[in-house]
Amino acid sequence: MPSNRVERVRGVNDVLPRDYRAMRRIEDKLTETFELFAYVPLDMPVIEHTDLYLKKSGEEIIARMYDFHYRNRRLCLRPEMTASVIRAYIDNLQNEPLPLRLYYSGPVFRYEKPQKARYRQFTQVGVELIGASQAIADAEVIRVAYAGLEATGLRDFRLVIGHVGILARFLENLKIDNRLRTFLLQNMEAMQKRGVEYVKDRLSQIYPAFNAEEPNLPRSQRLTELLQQMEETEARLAILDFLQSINIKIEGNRDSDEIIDRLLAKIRRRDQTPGLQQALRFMDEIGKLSGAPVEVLREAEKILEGFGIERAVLDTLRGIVGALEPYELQWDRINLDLGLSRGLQYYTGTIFEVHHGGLGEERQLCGGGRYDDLVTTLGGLKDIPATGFSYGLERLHLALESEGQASQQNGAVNVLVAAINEDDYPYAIQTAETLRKKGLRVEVDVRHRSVKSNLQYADKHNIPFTVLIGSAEREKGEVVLRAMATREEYHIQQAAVYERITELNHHA
RNA sequence: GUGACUGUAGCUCAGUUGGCAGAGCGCCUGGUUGUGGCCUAGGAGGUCGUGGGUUCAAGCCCCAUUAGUCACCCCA
Repeated sequence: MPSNRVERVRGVNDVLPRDYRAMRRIEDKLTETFELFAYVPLDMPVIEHTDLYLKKSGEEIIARMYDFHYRNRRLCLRPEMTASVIRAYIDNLQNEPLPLRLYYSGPVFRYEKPQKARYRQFTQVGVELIGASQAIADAEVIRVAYAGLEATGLRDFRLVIGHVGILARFLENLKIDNRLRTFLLQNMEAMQKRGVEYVKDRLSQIYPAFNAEEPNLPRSQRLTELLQQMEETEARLAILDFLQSINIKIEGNRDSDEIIDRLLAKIRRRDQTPGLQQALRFMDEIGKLSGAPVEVLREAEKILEGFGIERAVLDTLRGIVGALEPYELQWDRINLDLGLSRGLQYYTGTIFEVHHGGLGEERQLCGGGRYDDLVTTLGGLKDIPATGFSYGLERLHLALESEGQASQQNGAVNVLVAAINEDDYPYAIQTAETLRKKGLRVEVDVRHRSVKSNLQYADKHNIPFTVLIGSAEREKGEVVLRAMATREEYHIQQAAVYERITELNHHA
C-alpha cells in the first residue's frame, strides 16, 4: 500500500453497503416495534459535558470515556445513551405529562481494546420509560426488548432478569461503607464465574484489613471491636473518656466532635470484616440462584428468611414476572438470576440482559434496568422513576449472521441502461429517467463501455434487465430490452419498456 | 490495562538455509463491425505496515513502533 495512505482509526469500523443495509433493516424492525408500544423518537448530540457521566456511570465506563478539554470546557463523546436522554428530558421535557416513552438510536464511544463484537464506536438502540415505578412498567420495558428481538427474526437468545436492590439493601443493613459496597456489587458476577476465593483475593487487595478467616482478634484489637459494637452515643462517650484519661486535651466542643467522628469512622472502616464475611456468604448463596423464575423466587424466599431480610424486594420481582405472563413469551428463554449485576452504577432496581451464543465471549446484546435516582442526581425538579434498555446494534447484527440469517439483497438494481455510441447518451438518459419515474432502480453506464462489457457487468451484478440504445433504435424511438436470464431481446418502443419489464417479472 | 498470534497486489494468501517480487480471484483490453456466464491472449496494479539495526546482500534475522485478529478484564 502507498505510504501516503491514512489508516482508519483503531477500533472503529467502516460499514460497507452490504452490512449497512442489513443493519438499517434491523434498526427499522426495532424502531417499528418501539412505535407499536407507543414510544416516540428523540436524538441527542454525540458530545456532552463530561460531568454528565462522572456521578453515576460507574468507574469502568468513566475510565474508558473519550474525555477532552476544548476551549475551557471539559467535553466527552457520550459513552452511553441513558444519561443523555435524561439530560434532554430535564432540559426540555419536564412539563410533559408522564409517563414519557422515548426511543433513540445512535453511536456511542468507549476507549476499549477492540476485539470481536467490541468496538470503540458502536450503536445503541434503545428505549427509556420515564415516570412509572410500577412492576408493569418494568415488565413492559422487558417485553419491548423481547419483542424487538422477535421482530428482527432472532431465534436463539436468552433473557436474564435480576435485581440490584436485594444485595444493595443487604449491604446497607450491614453498614458496609460506600467504597466496599460498590466493590461487592460489581463483583457479584465474578463471584459466580470464579468463586468466592477469587473475590476474597481481590477484596483483600483493595481492603488489606480484610482477612479471609473468621476474625480471632488479638488483645490489642479488642478495644476497637468493643467500640464497633457500641451504639453511636455510647461510643462517642467512651472515646472522649479514653482521650481524657490519657490526658489528651481537646479544646472546644466542635473540635472534639470532629475528632471523635473521624476516629469512629476510622475504627469502623478498619474492621468491616465481620460484615464482609456475612456479605460474601450471602452473595455466594444468592448468586447461585439462577433459573426458571418461579423456582428461583421460591428458593430466594428461603435464603432471605435465613438472613433475616424482609421479602419486599422479592415481591417486586414476583410482580414483574406476573406482569409478564399475559405477553405470551417463551418462558424457557427467560431466567431469573439474582446474581446478575451491571456496570452502570445508576441502576436501582430490576435489571436485565439478553445474551446470545453466537457472539463468542461478547454474548451480551442488550442490557437495561430501572434507575429511579438518576433524574434527581442529574438535577431534575422532581424525583422521577425511570427504566429502560439498550441494544448493541452491531452485536445484534453479528448474532443474526451467526444464525445464518443472511442479509437478503433487497435494493438491488433493476435495469442497466447502456448507450452504444456517445451520441446515444441523451436518449439513454431520457429512457433511464422515464423508468425511474415508475420506481425502478436504474443504472446508466457512465464509463462508455462496450456492449460486451456492459452485459458482463449486468451479469456479474445480477441486474436482471439491460436496455441497449444505439442509433438504429434511437431513430425509431425504440430500445433493445434484454432479459439477462433468458437472453431474449425485445425491440420495443421506449414508452413500452416499463410495461414489458413488469410483464416479464410477472411470468418469472 | 494484561497476554497470544498476524501485517507481502483491490481481495485470499504462497515466498525454501538471507540471493531478480509470486499465485489464484478481481479489474482493464483483445480473440472481426453492436451482445454476458466457459475458454483463450495480453495489461495495469507492490517503498513486502512503519522506523531503525545486522549484512556484500533483508519480505526473511534483531530492536522499536503502529495496525489487525483473538483471549483475559469489563461491557452493548
